[in-house]
Amino acid sequence: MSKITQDSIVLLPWIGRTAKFMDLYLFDFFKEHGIDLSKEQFIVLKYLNDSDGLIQNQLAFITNRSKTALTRLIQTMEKKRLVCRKVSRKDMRINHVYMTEFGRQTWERSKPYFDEIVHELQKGISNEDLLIMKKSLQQIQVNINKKTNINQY
Amino acid sequence: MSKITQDSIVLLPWIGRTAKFMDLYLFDFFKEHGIDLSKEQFIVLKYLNDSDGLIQNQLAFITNRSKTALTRLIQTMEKKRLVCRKVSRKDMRINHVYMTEFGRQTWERSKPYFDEIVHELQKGISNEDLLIMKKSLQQIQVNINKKTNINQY
DNA sequence: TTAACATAGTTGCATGTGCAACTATTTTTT
DNA sequence: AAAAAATAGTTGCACATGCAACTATGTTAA
Repeated sequence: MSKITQDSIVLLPWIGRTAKFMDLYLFDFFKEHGIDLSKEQFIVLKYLNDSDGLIQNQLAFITNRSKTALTRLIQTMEKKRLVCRKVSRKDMRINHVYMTEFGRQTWERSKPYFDEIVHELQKGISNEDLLIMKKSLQQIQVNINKKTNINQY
Repeated sequence: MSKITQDSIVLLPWIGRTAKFMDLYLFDFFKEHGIDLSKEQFIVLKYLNDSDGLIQNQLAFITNRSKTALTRLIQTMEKKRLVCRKVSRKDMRINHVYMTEFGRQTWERSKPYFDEIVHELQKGISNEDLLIMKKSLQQIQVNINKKTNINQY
Protein backbone atom coordinates (compact mmCIF):
# COMPACT_ATOMS: atom_id res chain seq x y z
CA MET A 1 0.00 0.00 0.00
CA SER A 2 2.95 2.32 -0.30
CA LYS A 3 2.02 5.56 -1.97
CA ILE A 4 4.13 6.42 -4.99
CA THR A 5 5.02 10.07 -4.60
CA GLN A 6 7.45 12.14 -6.61
CA ASP A 7 9.91 11.78 -3.79
CA SER A 8 10.13 8.06 -4.26
CA ILE A 9 12.57 8.80 -7.03
CA VAL A 10 15.80 10.20 -5.68
CA LEU A 11 17.97 11.47 -8.50
CA LEU A 12 20.65 13.23 -6.51
CA PRO A 13 23.00 10.26 -6.10
CA TRP A 14 22.45 9.04 -9.65
CA ILE A 15 23.50 12.31 -11.15
CA GLY A 16 26.66 12.53 -9.09
CA ARG A 17 27.68 8.99 -9.83
CA THR A 18 27.07 9.30 -13.54
CA ALA A 19 29.04 12.53 -13.68
CA LYS A 20 31.99 10.93 -11.94
CA PHE A 21 32.00 7.94 -14.25
CA MET A 22 31.77 10.14 -17.31
CA ASP A 23 34.72 12.25 -16.20
CA LEU A 24 36.86 9.21 -15.58
CA TYR A 25 35.87 7.65 -18.85
CA LEU A 26 36.69 10.79 -20.77
CA PHE A 27 40.04 11.11 -19.05
CA ASP A 28 40.96 7.49 -19.78
CA PHE A 29 39.79 7.74 -23.37
CA PHE A 30 41.94 10.78 -23.97
CA LYS A 31 44.85 9.05 -22.29
CA GLU A 32 44.48 6.00 -24.50
CA HIS A 33 44.90 8.28 -27.47
CA GLY A 34 47.92 10.01 -26.04
CA ILE A 35 46.13 13.12 -24.85
CA ASP A 36 46.79 14.27 -21.31
CA LEU A 37 43.68 16.33 -20.62
CA SER A 38 40.98 16.36 -17.97
CA LYS A 39 37.40 17.33 -18.72
CA GLU A 40 37.97 20.64 -16.99
CA GLN A 41 41.06 21.41 -19.03
CA PHE A 42 39.22 20.44 -22.19
CA ILE A 43 36.44 22.88 -21.38
CA VAL A 44 38.91 25.70 -20.78
CA LEU A 45 40.54 25.01 -24.14
CA LYS A 46 37.10 25.00 -25.73
CA TYR A 47 36.35 28.50 -24.49
CA LEU A 48 39.79 29.81 -25.34
CA ASN A 49 39.42 28.41 -28.82
CA ASP A 50 36.27 30.49 -29.25
CA SER A 51 37.76 33.62 -27.75
CA ASP A 52 41.42 33.62 -26.89
CA GLY A 53 42.74 35.97 -24.24
CA LEU A 54 39.81 35.79 -21.85
CA ILE A 55 40.55 37.09 -18.39
CA GLN A 56 40.56 34.68 -15.48
CA ASN A 57 37.42 36.06 -13.93
CA GLN A 58 35.48 35.64 -17.14
CA LEU A 59 36.76 32.10 -17.51
CA ALA A 60 35.74 31.32 -13.95
CA PHE A 61 32.27 32.66 -14.61
CA ILE A 62 31.56 30.91 -17.87
CA THR A 63 32.98 27.62 -16.67
CA ASN A 64 31.02 27.80 -13.42
CA ARG A 65 33.82 27.60 -10.96
CA SER A 66 35.30 29.69 -8.18
CA LYS A 67 38.15 31.98 -9.03
CA THR A 68 40.30 29.88 -6.74
CA ALA A 69 39.56 26.72 -8.66
CA LEU A 70 40.21 28.51 -11.89
CA THR A 71 43.54 29.89 -10.70
CA ARG A 72 44.72 26.39 -9.90
CA LEU A 73 43.33 24.94 -13.10
CA ILE A 74 45.21 27.51 -15.16
CA GLN A 75 48.35 26.89 -13.13
CA THR A 76 48.19 23.22 -13.98
CA MET A 77 47.55 23.98 -17.63
CA GLU A 78 50.42 26.42 -17.69
CA LYS A 79 52.75 23.76 -16.34
CA LYS A 80 51.62 21.53 -19.19
CA ARG A 81 52.27 24.39 -21.63
CA LEU A 82 48.66 24.35 -22.81
CA VAL A 83 48.05 28.00 -21.98
CA CYS A 84 49.94 31.06 -20.80
CA ARG A 85 49.02 34.09 -18.72
CA LYS A 86 49.73 37.70 -19.55
CA VAL A 87 49.13 40.65 -17.28
CA SER A 88 47.00 43.34 -18.92
CA ARG A 89 48.85 46.57 -19.50
CA LYS A 90 45.72 48.60 -18.98
CA ASP A 91 44.87 47.08 -15.64
CA MET A 92 47.61 45.27 -13.81
CA ARG A 93 45.16 43.30 -11.70
CA ILE A 94 43.96 41.42 -14.74
CA ASN A 95 45.41 38.30 -16.31
CA HIS A 96 44.59 37.34 -19.85
CA VAL A 97 44.77 33.66 -20.67
CA TYR A 98 46.01 32.60 -24.09
CA MET A 99 46.27 29.25 -25.80
CA THR A 100 49.76 28.17 -26.72
CA GLU A 101 50.43 26.55 -30.04
CA PHE A 102 50.60 23.23 -28.20
CA GLY A 103 47.29 24.04 -26.53
CA ARG A 104 45.65 24.64 -29.87
CA GLN A 105 47.04 21.44 -31.30
CA THR A 106 45.87 19.51 -28.28
CA TRP A 107 42.42 21.05 -28.57
CA GLU A 108 42.15 20.13 -32.20
CA ARG A 109 43.32 16.61 -31.58
CA SER A 110 40.98 16.06 -28.65
CA LYS A 111 37.79 17.55 -30.07
CA PRO A 112 36.88 14.56 -32.30
CA TYR A 113 37.45 12.17 -29.40
CA PHE A 114 35.22 14.26 -27.20
CA ASP A 115 32.44 14.18 -29.78
CA GLU A 116 32.90 10.46 -30.14
CA ILE A 117 32.47 9.95 -26.42
CA VAL A 118 29.39 12.11 -26.25
CA HIS A 119 27.90 10.02 -29.01
CA GLU A 120 28.99 6.80 -27.34
CA LEU A 121 27.62 7.65 -23.92
CA GLN A 122 24.24 8.80 -25.18
CA LYS A 123 23.68 5.64 -27.19
CA GLY A 124 20.31 4.03 -26.60
CA ILE A 125 18.66 7.19 -25.34
CA SER A 126 16.05 8.73 -27.60
CA ASN A 127 16.34 12.28 -28.73
CA GLU A 128 13.12 13.01 -26.90
CA ASP A 129 14.48 11.66 -23.62
CA LEU A 130 17.69 13.61 -24.04
CA LEU A 131 15.67 16.76 -24.31
CA ILE A 132 13.64 15.90 -21.23
CA MET A 133 16.83 15.22 -19.36
CA LYS A 134 18.44 18.49 -20.35
CA LYS A 135 15.28 20.35 -19.39
CA SER A 136 15.15 18.59 -16.04
CA LEU A 137 18.80 19.28 -15.29
CA GLN A 138 18.19 22.93 -16.03
CA GLN A 139 15.20 22.87 -13.72
CA ILE A 140 17.35 21.49 -10.92
CA GLN A 141 19.83 24.29 -11.44
CA VAL A 142 17.01 26.82 -11.35
CA ASN A 143 15.81 25.31 -8.08
CA ILE A 144 19.27 25.66 -6.63
CA ASN A 145 19.79 29.19 -7.82
CA LYS A 146 16.52 30.24 -6.26
CA LYS A 147 18.10 29.37 -2.96
CA THR A 148 21.70 30.47 -3.21
CA ASN A 149 24.45 31.96 -5.24
CA ILE A 150 26.91 29.17 -5.68
CA ASN A 151 30.12 30.96 -6.47
CA GLN A 152 32.05 34.00 -5.40
CA TYR A 153 32.26 35.43 -8.88
CA MET B 1 19.66 23.29 -43.30
CA SER B 2 21.39 21.90 -40.23
CA LYS B 3 20.32 18.36 -39.56
CA ILE B 4 19.04 17.80 -36.04
CA THR B 5 20.70 14.62 -34.92
CA GLN B 6 20.82 13.03 -31.52
CA ASP B 7 24.28 14.46 -31.12
CA SER B 8 23.00 17.99 -31.20
CA ILE B 9 22.18 17.52 -27.56
CA VAL B 10 25.31 17.23 -25.47
CA LEU B 11 24.45 16.18 -21.95
CA LEU B 12 27.90 15.51 -20.60
CA PRO B 13 28.66 19.02 -19.34
CA TRP B 14 25.15 19.52 -17.99
CA ILE B 15 25.31 16.45 -15.83
CA GLY B 16 28.67 17.39 -14.35
CA ARG B 17 27.65 20.93 -13.63
CA THR B 18 24.38 19.93 -12.02
CA ALA B 19 26.12 17.35 -9.87
CA LYS B 20 28.62 19.91 -8.64
CA PHE B 21 25.94 22.43 -7.78
CA MET B 22 23.90 19.83 -5.95
CA ASP B 23 26.87 18.75 -3.85
CA LEU B 24 27.66 22.30 -2.88
CA TYR B 25 24.07 23.08 -2.09
CA LEU B 26 23.75 20.01 0.09
CA PHE B 27 26.94 20.85 1.93
CA ASP B 28 25.87 24.43 2.57
CA PHE B 29 22.40 23.38 3.65
CA PHE B 30 23.80 20.97 6.17
CA LYS B 31 26.21 23.62 7.37
CA GLU B 32 23.41 26.13 7.86
CA HIS B 33 21.78 23.65 10.18
CA GLY B 34 24.93 23.00 12.12
CA ILE B 35 25.82 19.73 10.43
CA ASP B 36 29.37 19.30 9.19
CA LEU B 37 28.89 16.62 6.56
CA SER B 38 29.72 16.24 2.87
CA LYS B 39 27.53 14.27 0.51
CA GLU B 40 30.12 11.51 0.48
CA GLN B 41 30.19 11.29 4.25
CA PHE B 42 26.42 11.30 4.35
CA ILE B 43 26.30 8.33 1.99
CA VAL B 44 28.77 6.38 4.08
CA LEU B 45 26.68 7.00 7.18
CA LYS B 46 23.62 5.88 5.24
CA TYR B 47 25.16 2.52 4.44
CA LEU B 48 26.55 2.05 7.93
CA ASN B 49 23.15 2.81 9.35
CA ASP B 50 21.73 -0.08 7.31
CA SER B 51 24.54 -2.47 8.15
CA ASP B 52 27.10 -1.38 10.67
CA GLY B 53 30.55 -2.89 10.62
CA LEU B 54 30.98 -3.17 6.88
CA ILE B 55 34.54 -3.72 5.75
CA GLN B 56 36.31 -1.01 3.80
CA ASN B 57 36.36 -2.93 0.55
CA GLN B 58 32.63 -3.50 0.68
CA LEU B 59 32.05 0.16 1.42
CA ALA B 60 34.24 1.15 -1.50
CA PHE B 61 32.29 -1.15 -3.78
CA ILE B 62 28.78 -0.11 -2.81
CA THR B 63 29.65 3.57 -2.79
CA ASN B 64 31.37 3.34 -6.18
CA ARG B 65 34.78 4.62 -5.27
CA SER B 66 38.34 3.38 -5.28
CA LYS B 67 39.69 1.83 -2.14
CA THR B 68 42.13 4.72 -1.95
CA ALA B 69 39.35 7.27 -1.94
CA LEU B 70 37.48 5.28 0.64
CA THR B 71 40.51 5.00 2.92
CA ARG B 72 40.86 8.77 2.94
CA LEU B 73 37.15 9.36 3.36
CA ILE B 74 37.07 7.11 6.40
CA GLN B 75 40.18 8.81 7.78
CA THR B 76 38.43 12.16 7.59
CA MET B 77 35.30 10.76 9.18
CA GLU B 78 37.34 9.16 11.93
CA LYS B 79 38.94 12.51 12.72
CA LYS B 80 35.45 13.93 13.05
CA ARG B 81 34.50 11.04 15.35
CA LEU B 82 31.71 9.96 13.02
CA VAL B 83 33.03 6.41 12.60
CA CYS B 84 35.75 4.16 13.94
CA ARG B 85 37.76 1.33 12.47
CA LYS B 86 38.38 -2.06 14.03
CA VAL B 87 40.70 -4.72 12.69
CA SER B 88 39.01 -8.07 12.24
CA ARG B 89 40.33 -10.74 14.56
CA LYS B 90 39.72 -13.45 11.99
CA ASP B 91 41.65 -11.71 9.23
CA MET B 92 44.03 -9.00 10.21
CA ARG B 93 44.02 -7.47 6.76
CA ILE B 94 40.41 -6.45 7.17
CA ASN B 95 39.04 -3.30 8.78
CA HIS B 96 35.45 -3.11 9.92
CA VAL B 97 33.92 0.34 10.00
CA TYR B 98 31.45 1.21 12.75
CA MET B 99 29.32 4.24 13.41
CA THR B 100 30.05 6.05 16.63
CA GLU B 101 27.23 7.30 18.79
CA PHE B 102 27.97 10.77 17.44
CA GLY B 103 27.87 9.36 13.93
CA ARG B 104 24.46 7.88 14.51
CA GLN B 105 23.15 11.13 15.97
CA THR B 106 24.54 13.07 13.04
CA TRP B 107 22.96 10.66 10.61
CA GLU B 108 19.59 10.95 12.26
CA ARG B 109 19.76 14.72 12.37
CA SER B 110 20.85 15.03 8.74
CA LYS B 111 18.43 12.57 7.14
CA PRO B 112 15.37 14.88 7.21
CA TYR B 113 17.41 17.70 5.72
CA PHE B 114 18.63 15.43 2.96
CA ASP B 115 15.08 14.40 2.12
CA GLU B 116 14.03 18.02 2.15
CA ILE B 117 16.73 18.91 -0.34
CA VAL B 118 15.88 16.05 -2.65
CA HIS B 119 12.29 17.27 -2.64
CA GLU B 120 13.38 20.86 -3.14
CA LEU B 121 15.71 20.17 -6.04
CA GLN B 122 13.25 18.00 -7.93
CA LYS B 123 10.47 20.57 -7.72
CA GLY B 124 8.82 21.30 -11.04
CA ILE B 125 9.87 18.03 -12.63
CA SER B 126 7.08 15.56 -13.29
CA ASN B 127 7.26 12.07 -11.91
CA GLU B 128 7.30 10.79 -15.45
CA ASP B 129 10.31 12.92 -16.38
CA LEU B 130 12.15 11.85 -13.23
CA LEU B 131 11.71 8.26 -14.29
CA ILE B 132 12.96 8.99 -17.78
CA MET B 133 15.96 10.74 -16.31
CA LYS B 134 16.83 7.91 -13.98
CA LYS B 135 16.50 5.45 -16.82
CA SER B 136 18.71 7.56 -19.06
CA LEU B 137 21.37 7.99 -16.39
CA GLN B 138 21.41 4.24 -15.96
CA GLN B 139 21.77 3.85 -19.70
CA ILE B 140 24.80 6.12 -19.68
CA GLN B 141 26.37 4.04 -16.96
CA VAL B 142 25.67 0.90 -18.96
CA ASN B 143 27.33 2.48 -21.96
CA ILE B 144 30.38 3.28 -19.89
CA ASN B 145 30.60 -0.13 -18.29
CA LYS B 146 30.48 -1.75 -21.68
CA LYS B 147 33.77 -0.05 -22.34
CA THR B 148 35.71 -0.18 -19.11
CA ASN B 149 35.87 -1.20 -15.52
CA ILE B 150 36.01 2.04 -13.67
CA ASN B 151 37.46 1.09 -10.31
CA GLN B 152 40.10 -1.17 -8.87
CA TYR B 153 37.67 -2.95 -6.53
C1' DT C 1 57.04 -26.37 3.85
C1' DT C 2 58.22 -23.03 1.09
C1' DA C 3 57.31 -20.31 -2.85
C1' DA C 4 53.80 -18.00 -5.57
C1' DC C 5 49.75 -15.70 -5.64
C1' DA C 6 45.82 -13.12 -3.93
C1' DT C 7 43.69 -9.75 -0.99
C1' DA C 8 43.00 -5.47 2.15
C1' DG C 9 44.54 -1.38 3.14
C1' DT C 10 47.96 2.59 3.05
C1' DT C 11 51.02 6.03 1.03
C1' DG C 12 53.14 9.15 -2.63
C1' DC C 13 51.87 11.85 -6.37
C1' DA C 14 48.70 14.39 -9.30
C1' DT C 15 44.11 16.53 -10.16
C1' DG C 16 40.07 19.26 -8.93
C1' DT C 17 37.00 21.91 -5.52
C1' DG C 18 35.47 25.93 -2.26
C1' DC C 19 35.88 29.39 1.54
C1' DA C 20 38.19 32.88 4.03
C1' DA C 21 41.83 35.81 4.31
C1' DC C 22 45.27 38.17 2.03
C1' DT C 23 47.98 41.37 -1.61
C1' DA C 24 47.95 44.43 -5.22
C1' DT C 25 45.69 47.57 -8.01
C1' DT C 26 42.00 50.61 -9.57
C1' DT C 27 37.90 53.32 -8.80
C1' DT C 28 34.87 55.95 -5.99
C1' DT C 29 33.79 58.83 -2.32
C1' DT C 30 34.63 62.34 0.88
C1' DA D 1 44.47 64.53 -2.39
C1' DA D 2 43.48 61.11 0.96
C1' DA D 3 40.54 57.62 2.61
C1' DA D 4 37.26 54.05 1.54
C1' DA D 5 35.48 50.65 -1.36
C1' DA D 6 35.61 47.62 -5.12
C1' DT D 7 38.00 44.31 -8.05
C1' DA D 8 41.40 40.48 -9.71
C1' DG D 9 44.09 37.15 -8.40
C1' DT D 10 46.79 34.24 -4.97
C1' DT D 11 47.59 31.46 -0.85
C1' DG D 12 46.51 28.51 3.33
C1' DC D 13 43.47 25.09 4.76
C1' DA D 14 40.21 21.37 4.18
C1' DC D 15 37.99 18.01 1.36
C1' DA D 16 37.47 14.44 -2.45
C1' DT D 17 39.40 11.49 -6.23
C1' DG D 18 42.29 7.92 -8.91
C1' DC D 19 46.54 5.24 -10.20
C1' DA D 20 50.67 2.89 -9.18
C1' DA D 21 53.51 1.08 -5.90
C1' DC D 22 53.96 -0.58 -1.50
C1' DT D 23 53.20 -3.38 3.24
C1' DA D 24 51.07 -6.83 5.66
C1' DT D 25 48.50 -10.80 5.86
C1' DG D 26 46.25 -14.93 4.19
C1' DT D 27 45.61 -18.73 0.77
C1' DT D 28 47.11 -21.93 -2.67
C1' DA D 29 50.21 -24.54 -5.29
C1' DA D 30 54.53 -26.85 -6.07
